[in-house]
Amino acid sequence: MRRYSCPVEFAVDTLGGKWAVVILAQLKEGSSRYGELRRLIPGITEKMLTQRLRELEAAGLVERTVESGLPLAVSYSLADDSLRPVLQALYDWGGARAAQVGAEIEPPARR
Amino acid sequence: MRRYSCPVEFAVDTLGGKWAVVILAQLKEGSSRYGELRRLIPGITEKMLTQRLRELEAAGLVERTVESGLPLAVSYSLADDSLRPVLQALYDWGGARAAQVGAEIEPPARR
DNA sequence: CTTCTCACGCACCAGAAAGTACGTACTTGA
DNA sequence: TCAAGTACGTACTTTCTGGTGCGTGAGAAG
Repeated sequence: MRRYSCPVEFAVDTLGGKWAVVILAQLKEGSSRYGELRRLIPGITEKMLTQRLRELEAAGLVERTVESGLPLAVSYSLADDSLRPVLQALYDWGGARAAQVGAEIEPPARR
Repeated sequence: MRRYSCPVEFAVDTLGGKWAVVILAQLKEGSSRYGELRRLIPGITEKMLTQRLRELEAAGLVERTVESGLPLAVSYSLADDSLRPVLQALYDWGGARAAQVGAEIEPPARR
């Protein structure tokens, strides 16, 4: 895709596949470390997590910070607040819709 | 996917692939006929358009109405206003982001 | 001395999503 | 009579996302 016919098409394209949005949604709650994200998003593989994080970082949507020291501590956070309303809207709609349809949503414990 | 760990994951899953959201975004402007959608979303194939519309209809997100008469006139519209804020947020963010990044967005003429 | 965690990287493969191409049944306009 | 529009359907192929599994190197814990 190079030329877009509508902003939404562009948005969908830059946000990418199913995992990117989920990762961003977690990061809107505050910055998280790699392993923390893994726990918060059960079902995602390490490969996908790393891959998406790299892409989101390259796109400038996510900020990666290494707190040097051993063992390594790497945190990720939203690079741009402008995404917040989008993620919030999705979150709200998803919640309401899940309730209507009767889908099970069980967030893992945030430790 | 059967069980979700967060509403956003659920939302992404029900909204599905890249085209569904674009179609919905067009429908938020008002109801459109099949051929109209085709013009409004250049790049989509007829197969994809039909397929997505069927799915969105089955999910209860889109309403299909046949105005009988020949030739056929079928219109589609949003079945639920609750999606509007989501689509609007995406639209706004996409627009702002495109401006920042310098992406070209050329909406086709609405006739 | 082995195992565990942290934060990844790489190679390979399967399945799903999307694209290509063509057909249908009817009607209007040139 | 022929093309074109309306609203699809179907078969086949390609692309591409995502999953599996294995390796890394350093320190901490048993």
